[in-house]
Amino acid sequence: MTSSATAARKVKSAGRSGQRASKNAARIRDVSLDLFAQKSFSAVTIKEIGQATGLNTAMIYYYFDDKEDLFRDTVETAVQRTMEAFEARRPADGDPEAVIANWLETHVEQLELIRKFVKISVDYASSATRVARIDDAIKRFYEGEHDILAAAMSEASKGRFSAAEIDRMIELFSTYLDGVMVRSVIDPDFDAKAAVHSLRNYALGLMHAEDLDEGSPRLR
Amino acid sequence: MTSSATAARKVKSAGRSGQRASKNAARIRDVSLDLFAQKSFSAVTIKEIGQATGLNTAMIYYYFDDKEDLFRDTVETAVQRTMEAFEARRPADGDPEAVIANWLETHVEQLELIRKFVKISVDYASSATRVARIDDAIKRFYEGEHDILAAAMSEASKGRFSAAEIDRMIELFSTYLDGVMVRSVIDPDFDAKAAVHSLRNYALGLMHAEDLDEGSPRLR
DNA sequence: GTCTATAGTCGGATAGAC
DNA sequence: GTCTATCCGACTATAGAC
Repeated sequence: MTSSATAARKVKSAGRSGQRASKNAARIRDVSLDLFAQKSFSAVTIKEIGQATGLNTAMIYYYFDDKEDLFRDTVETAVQRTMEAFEARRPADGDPEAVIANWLETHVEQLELIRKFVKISVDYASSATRVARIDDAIKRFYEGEHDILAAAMSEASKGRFSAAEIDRMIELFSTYLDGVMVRSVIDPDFDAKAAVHSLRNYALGLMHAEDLDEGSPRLR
Repeated sequence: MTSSATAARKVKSAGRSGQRASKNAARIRDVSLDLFAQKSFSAVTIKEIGQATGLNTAMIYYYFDDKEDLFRDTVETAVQRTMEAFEARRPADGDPEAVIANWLETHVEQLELIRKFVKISVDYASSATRVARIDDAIKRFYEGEHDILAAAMSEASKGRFSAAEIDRMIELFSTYLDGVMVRSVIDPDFDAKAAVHSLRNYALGLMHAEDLDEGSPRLR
């Protein structure tokens, strides 16, 4: 990963929107997401991506500047798809509890996708190179999660919880969800769906609690 | 990572015990743990390890068969050190709540070490190659955690919780702890210590709960 | 847009002198 | 035990024909 911040796109396919996406580019994107999630940046070879897509290796350089550019595109794609999946199943009415449940159900429905995203984020975070657009994409995911949940929890609890309390609860949920994702990477037998549902029940139960100091055991 | 299950040790340094450890081997081990935790198996180069240890690259092959052998040794070392750290602070008397608190405090005290272990496990789990001794080491960690907590929780709750209920609680704790570790990899500002302490309070509170069906929100 | 061929580089691993 | 020199393979990336 060489850091050339000024990597001008070689060809069309207009950034992250605009998507004149030549079907081939889409194939490369899909395959890259799978491979980068499975095997770490340096373990994935361009030849491998070529084989998996059925495209000549040179074609990859036709659509992307270099391996890093492709990696960046992959991360951005993963975040975008997750948020789209959430929006696609967002209920029409504004029921805040439904919004919370929806975010968690998105994790069940898009388990594969989010697992890939978390896995790639871990790899990237512990690599030496920083790429602004990748940092932004990762931030977009976690801040998106925060904003969705904060708005819903604030509305659902109608002032019973302070903003600070809500922030702490969200950090907790978010941490647990990350745990679910890694754990299902490490242990194939792990029941991620059940783990997310536990959290959903807990979260919805919390929304009905009078306040956070009832004395019964609670994460905080 | 080529899989040669029958990799006979080239030189002495007797497995994982016996430790006639030639100081150099120890240096290599330490540096490797850092690097493999930072950079994924294939991103770490032997030359890099040489530079970081101040040893000639050929020396690494004097002490270890090949890169994979060194990696395996690294994982085994991490697990062993974690368990040793836990045992070192284990209280003399058999108070079960102190045992639970001790396991969690070990995570605070040895945050770096366990974070490295989890990071390496994630990398390894999602690589193609399986190495029996690495699988065993990872299993040893999670089963060790399970056994420590199961015994303590069983004793602390004196039959109020069934074995199945205890297993579910442990899976939950364990998942959350994994979440804490990844999150502190992804986000350097994450307060891992506070997150572990939240869990400790929650866990000890649970041990004092009459049963698991009090109606108040609880993860299960 | 697609493919072949290849330049250029780097990393793992060993042989063998000291 | 330690170091130099080096072989071999693999990978990124490009030039250029079609």
